[in-house]
Amino acid sequence: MNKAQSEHILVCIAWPYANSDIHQGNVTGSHLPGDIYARFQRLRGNHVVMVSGSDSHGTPVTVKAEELGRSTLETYEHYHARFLDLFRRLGISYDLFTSTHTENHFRVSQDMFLQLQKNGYLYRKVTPQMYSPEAGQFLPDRYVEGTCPNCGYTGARGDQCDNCNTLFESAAELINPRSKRDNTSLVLRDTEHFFLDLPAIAADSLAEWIHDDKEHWRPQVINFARGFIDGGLIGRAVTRDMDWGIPVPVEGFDNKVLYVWYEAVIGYLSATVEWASNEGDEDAWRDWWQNPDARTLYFIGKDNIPFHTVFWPAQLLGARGLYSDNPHATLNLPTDVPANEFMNMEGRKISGSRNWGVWMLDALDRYDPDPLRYYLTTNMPEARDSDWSWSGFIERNNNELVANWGNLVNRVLSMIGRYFGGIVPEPGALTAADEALLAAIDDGFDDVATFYDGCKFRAAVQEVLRLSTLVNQYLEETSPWATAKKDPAATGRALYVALQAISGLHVLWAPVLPFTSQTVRELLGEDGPLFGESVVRKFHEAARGHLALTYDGAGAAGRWERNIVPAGRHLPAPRPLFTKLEAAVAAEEMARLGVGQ
RNA sequence: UGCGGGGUAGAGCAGAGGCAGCUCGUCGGGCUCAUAACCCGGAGGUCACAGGUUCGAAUCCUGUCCCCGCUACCA
Repeated sequence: MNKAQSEHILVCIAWPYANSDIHQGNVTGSHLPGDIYARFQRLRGNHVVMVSGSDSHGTPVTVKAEELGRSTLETYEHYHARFLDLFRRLGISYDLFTSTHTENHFRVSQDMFLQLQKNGYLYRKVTPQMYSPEAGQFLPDRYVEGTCPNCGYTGARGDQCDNCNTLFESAAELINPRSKRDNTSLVLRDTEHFFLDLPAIAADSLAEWIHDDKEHWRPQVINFARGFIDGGLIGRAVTRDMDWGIPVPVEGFDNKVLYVWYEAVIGYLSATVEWASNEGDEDAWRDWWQNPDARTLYFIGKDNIPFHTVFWPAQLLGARGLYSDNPHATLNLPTDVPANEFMNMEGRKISGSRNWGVWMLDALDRYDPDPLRYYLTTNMPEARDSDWSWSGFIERNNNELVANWGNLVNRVLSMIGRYFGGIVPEPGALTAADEALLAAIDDGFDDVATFYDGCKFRAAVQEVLRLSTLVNQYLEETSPWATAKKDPAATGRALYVALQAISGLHVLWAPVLPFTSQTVRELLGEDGPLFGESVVRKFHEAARGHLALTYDGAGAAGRWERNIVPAGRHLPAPRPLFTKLEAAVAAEEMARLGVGQ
């Protein structure tokens, strides 16, 4: 709208583990809200960079590799490639979706480590950890099993006993600890690690930051973060005994890597740095990380709140001076962390191991991206857990997309085709009702913008749908089909006004429905695409290469405004935007899940 | 155990002291341009439960129950 004041906005989206395919909960929780927000801001003329990537390190990936009988690298590359394919097809328009297994990310993670060390926020500590003599390696607590010292249950996990719910501070409390992997006995062995001095960072800056100007944060996010920090932090290990990951840039730590929780979040920074490099402007990332007016938003699920509201800000604050001549300069902290709750499926928790979920890449083989995006937006778990149901998907598609919006476009364009040979009619002088309708649509550009800008995407959709209904009501009142013979001027005027309303509406829908809004744009005879293009590219570094999803916004012509479709323009033949789904589809999908009916 | 969020018509949600609202479904009517789509009207709720404050409570207070996440070696 106000291009003179266009802002720099960094859209950060949680990094998915490259150990399984992405389901609808992942999409509605982080990728989709981030994409809607990014597209909206691009339409407004803001400078958006939207980043994420595959989290390629960590135990979950190595465990999956063992299951598959592949190397860890192959496993990460397999899922990473599928992520890229999914996001491109679903229209998740990442400026860069890369991975943590790049040389660039290694370097940035190590740089931040060294800066934290330089600033005195890292300390070494020797602790006893579970070690498997059989496998010759340390094991994380979750892969340790033993007898519960409290109730005697022999299947207690390293962190908790499932029988009596006792929580253990360490797996060392277990009697007879053994490896979950090969059932061999484990012993305690001392190992030295670096710890992040969270209490010191909290005292120096973090506690003050979390209490400053956070009233726009969602209550579940800010209350949790404040409680967490005020409750007292303890030091947290940033290295671990493992061979898959980023080497610790310190002598004598040869068999250790940076802990995944520590390095994965650094991806937001390193991906922006990589993006700048890809764009051919090495310093461009600074406009988002060192510019005090830039906004940085983190779209994540609720399980991720502590990492993005406590640990990551602590890392940024602790690494002050990083990539700056000013030793006190801090990279930009989160402006907002609009975390979502969880989406269930047909009343039960989504579960990969029990095949209970909608695997999005699979779903795209049967459904168009916009109906999936639409249903996930209307059911986005913004304030509480929500539920995906196949019957709900079908109802929303048929009753709202097809019947309300798709039908509106189709009926108006069909009438212009039928009564005016596809040429936009001359309106003549507009009536008060005409002006009122267009004013309502124009108001929508403010009202809906407020919803998108505030990450209230469900409310945004509801408001646009209401405006769409308004146009249907207008058609009912003006009944252009009834006046066609005796008063063609009235018919022309009504269709002209309805067409201008559609011209506005398709932009209001565009962040949620980018594909069909593009179709509408073409049906209105507009040149140039609303948005840029997502492209998978291969990048090469010194010793290795990686695939990434990128966004080419050069040709994007969409603007957050109601563009006037001029009288006299010849419109192309209309075609339906959406396909009605049979009720039987729900049963088919349930059968796919193994639910008989 | 502790911390945080949530429990409002059949479904999904909004409302945060003053007649309980929205979308979808449902029932009845209208229209026929449109993918049997569109428009109008009706029915449907002890606002989780129990106390309390108030002239008045979904809304504020107290207690209880239920769901979800976190509880720090799964981001």
